[in-house]
Amino acid sequence: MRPKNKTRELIARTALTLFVEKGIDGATIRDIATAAGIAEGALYRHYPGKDALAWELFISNYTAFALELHRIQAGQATLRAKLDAMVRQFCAFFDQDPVLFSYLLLAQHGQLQKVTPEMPNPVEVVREVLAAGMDRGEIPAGDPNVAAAMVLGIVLQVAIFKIYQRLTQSLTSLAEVLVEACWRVLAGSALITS
Amino acid sequence: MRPKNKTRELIARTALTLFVEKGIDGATIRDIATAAGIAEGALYRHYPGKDALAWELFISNYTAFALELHRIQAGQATLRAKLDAMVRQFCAFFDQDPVLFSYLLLAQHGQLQKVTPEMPNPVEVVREVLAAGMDRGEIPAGDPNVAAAMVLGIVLQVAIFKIYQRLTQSLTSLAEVLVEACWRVLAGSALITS
DNA sequence: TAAGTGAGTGACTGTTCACTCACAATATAG
DNA sequence: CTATATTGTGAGTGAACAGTCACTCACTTA
Repeated sequence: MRPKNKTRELIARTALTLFVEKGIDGATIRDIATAAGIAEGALYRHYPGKDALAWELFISNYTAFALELHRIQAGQATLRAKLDAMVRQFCAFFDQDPVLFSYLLLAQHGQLQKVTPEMPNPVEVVREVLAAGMDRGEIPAGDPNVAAAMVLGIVLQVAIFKIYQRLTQSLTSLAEVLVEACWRVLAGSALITS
Repeated sequence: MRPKNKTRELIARTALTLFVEKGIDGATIRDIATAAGIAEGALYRHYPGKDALAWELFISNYTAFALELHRIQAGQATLRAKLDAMVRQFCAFFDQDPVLFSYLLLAQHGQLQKVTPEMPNPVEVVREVLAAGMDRGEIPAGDPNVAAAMVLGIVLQVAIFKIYQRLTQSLTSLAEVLVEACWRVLAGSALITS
């Protein structure tokens, strides 16, 4: 018989891998239990259910992150300043915890709504900020959903670069690069120049 | 009673929206039928099943596209030349059919394997090309899955820009921009410079 | 008017899922 | 060593799913 905490960690690691690989809906409890080498019932000794497992893996660690994004959104700053603050927030958390990448990926794929309908979703927070900026004429009007997907996409893209270990700059300069990239695209100029 | 073709088109349009929104697994037949304002059974008068519906929406139109990617992959050219040819292929199809974007999104999320286990998948084709390039020392070694996600990500990113109507250049120059972006990142230099 | 057609219906099927529970195996305390 | 508590097991359960089928009915044809 394994110690309680060891099994719990085993489940968490296995579930994280499978959730990222197959999505939260795609990975079944049986998949996770089999991959971890335990019976289904054993999983329920450690987690009350699948949603709670996903919640602990993806959400609980990011409550502070999501609330900070929400705080920035609710402020009186210009869109440019908000974007700057938000992207720096993303970068600070990427540095602390690589799992944030998986969290944002699943958020972008709309997989977190069921798990946390009440929490501020990063995708929605960014969309709100951009929609407000459009209303105030700070950026050209357009579909806020598409604009939000674009901004999150750039952030995630650079996170992938980081995983690929091709970017060696400090995260401070990375944040500046991201802000500049988001802003240039939103302001109407091309992002990538050859 | 609606004419047969009208209903079929109605189902196709509704299903496409829901598949992109919720994923192929996430959108149920009942969802689609309800959203289209018909009964479940009526759907099966027009399509033999859910997989066949997804196949027609996402795959059948892209057989030529996927086979062309596969042909480029199997050739003897350098990685640089293959990347160039592939990205131009993506751009040519983005121009022809905006649904390609949804198709690639679902491919990236691993939702097409069940529908077409036998077809060459764009994500896998790109991964194979990059893995071969790593083996031959044309680019730095790394996880081919991450590298493929990165390249596809850049392509999709520019497709989003296009949707957002911030890029007005012709697709020919867009292709050049994409090739350059993919190549610079893979070769080890930063993509975005401020 | 009468007979034929086929799109549309919704209760039904078997399957898969998350989750439960009676029980077994093992650890720990007295 | 025995008694109790804790952890692990996997068959069982109901809900939700994709897919089926006997039937309806608006419409066409004779």
